[in-house]
Amino acid sequence: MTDTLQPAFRALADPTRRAILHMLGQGEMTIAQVSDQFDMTRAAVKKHLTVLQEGDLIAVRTKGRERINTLHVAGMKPLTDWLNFFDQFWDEKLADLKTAIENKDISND
Amino acid sequence: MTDTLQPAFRALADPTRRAILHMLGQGEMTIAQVSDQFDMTRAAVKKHLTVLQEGDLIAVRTKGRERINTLHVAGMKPLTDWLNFFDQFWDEKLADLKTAIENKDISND
DNA sequence: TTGACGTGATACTAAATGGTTTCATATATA
DNA sequence: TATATATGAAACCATTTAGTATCACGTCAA
Repeated sequence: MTDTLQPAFRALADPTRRAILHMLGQGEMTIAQVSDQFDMTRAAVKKHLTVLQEGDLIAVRTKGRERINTLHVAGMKPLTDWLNFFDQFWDEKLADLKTAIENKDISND
Repeated sequence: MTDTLQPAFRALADPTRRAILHMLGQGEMTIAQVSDQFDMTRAAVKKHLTVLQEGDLIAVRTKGRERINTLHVAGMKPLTDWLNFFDQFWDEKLADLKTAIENKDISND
């Protein structure tokens, strides 16, 4: 069982990359446009974009000499799914209460 | 603006730690019990537990010489919140379609 | 065609990360 | 009390990571 969501979780572990995702929410951007927003070299930003791509969180297409990065929302679903698994543990006592209520057997058949 | 959810995202970036969280869903465990499940030293597992605690994803209480680790579901909320922000980008075209439909003005007043 | 521009790619560095081993300390238990 | 158990903590190591600088390459425009 290869951990298929490892690249995505890894991608989110860096604040710069999370910021990039937020930016791409505003619309697609070239590498140069993204790196204009950060106090680091374009090469560093490009590495971050590569990691985001590996995590399937952004889509990249080439347009002439430009490389356009787009938010890939679908790639986040595995992450939310993984997190939502833990919803069942949201206050076990509350769940017990719910069970108790259901067991009151209102019998609406 | 300090990145308050950095420790949590960092904690999730390691597969061992994600596995530990799943285990703790089954119930609370001591450090020894957790490390029994992995092919690494207890010291290594303890480090992972520390990172999880820093991410506010587990709660720890001491019982005699034992240290009991519990899943802390509440700590995951900031993460799901962050991810849910991107729900608004789920297929922009679909949103456009929705707008178009609404603009048909079915006028049910 | 000649630059200028946007990017790709490599080599390098410092720091963080995930692991180990070893030893100390506190708590049960015989 | 003596011993086994559960953990804490520090020193160490290899690898990964996030950043840099540098140079090569394709594309656009004058």
